[in-house]
Amino acid sequence: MTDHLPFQSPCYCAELRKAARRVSLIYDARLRASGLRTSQFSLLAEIARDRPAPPTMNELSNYLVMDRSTLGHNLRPLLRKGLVVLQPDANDARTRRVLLTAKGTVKLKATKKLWLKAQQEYEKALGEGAAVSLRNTLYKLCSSKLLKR
Amino acid sequence: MTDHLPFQSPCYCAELRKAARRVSLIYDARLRASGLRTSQFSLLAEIARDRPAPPTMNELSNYLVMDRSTLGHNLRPLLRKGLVVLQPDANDARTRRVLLTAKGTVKLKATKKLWLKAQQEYEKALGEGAAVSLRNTLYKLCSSKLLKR
DNA sequence: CTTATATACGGGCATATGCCCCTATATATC
DNA sequence: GATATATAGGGGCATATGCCCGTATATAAG
Repeated sequence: MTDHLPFQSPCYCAELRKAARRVSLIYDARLRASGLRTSQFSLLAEIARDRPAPPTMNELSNYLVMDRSTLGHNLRPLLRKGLVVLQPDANDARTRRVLLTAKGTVKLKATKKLWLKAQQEYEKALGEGAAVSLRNTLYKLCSSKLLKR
Repeated sequence: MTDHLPFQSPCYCAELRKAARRVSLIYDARLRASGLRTSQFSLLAEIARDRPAPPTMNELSNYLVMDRSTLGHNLRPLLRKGLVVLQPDANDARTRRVLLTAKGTVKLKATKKLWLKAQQEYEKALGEGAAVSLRNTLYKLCSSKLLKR
């Protein structure tokens, strides 16, 4: 009855944030059984991604388009749960590398099944072509030099 | 040197959140002089939008695709700054309507100038056509019934 | 070698986001 | 009118996000 459609704001940023909130709800709901939120799942997945060496915090924050201190905060629950560990770098005492534990690897793998359901649900709502196309556009947006400062 | 491009995650949600973080940085930077963040500016703008009656908190949260309690939290700094006030509804004692104060109206108007610069910067980076097209896609995403639960 | 500068990260702060549960009020059922 | 159900919001909690500033370490300049 009093169910209101969201108004399309002229602000590009506002629409982006609204969409992020909406979509995060879906993914968080589907991941709930795992005890991980979307953000935590993405973080684990990025840490686990194939690389020559485990990522430093600085590298991770760049890959994730995330402030370094935000990354630090977001790692805390994962550290507490024993899913990741920090390891001082051998060559640079300032640097800490982030590693998945065995427990973290297992949790990540198990949660991927739930994540896939969310992905499929999203794809179904938008159509696969549109979904992939939107993801590409968003990636370009993140990489755009013009938007960096 | 160690400047890393973000990796395109297969996760639609992760890319959406990354883009939201990146773009929010730009808008927040441009709005900084106003003392408002993007989120607060959007909130004020939504409150000020032309409507038959000032919005209730419930309505506002629907328009903004935002949890009711999130809206409550986000209103707090604006209340403290005297930019908005809550007004009990005459017909329903449960309901509170959100109104801009005179101070809020002035602040909103002044901040729109800064916001416009951010908009233009964003448009320049993406191209106006692509920017508008993306915004339309994101709006559809928010409105999609399939994604609601 | 000493000093200046740059980089990596943490601590403290404020806001942003959403969940669960609770209370108050309104509406529907009987 | 009494009771059941639905709705509007708030309180408390945990995480998410980024800023500023400080400390430790590394690298560059002299």
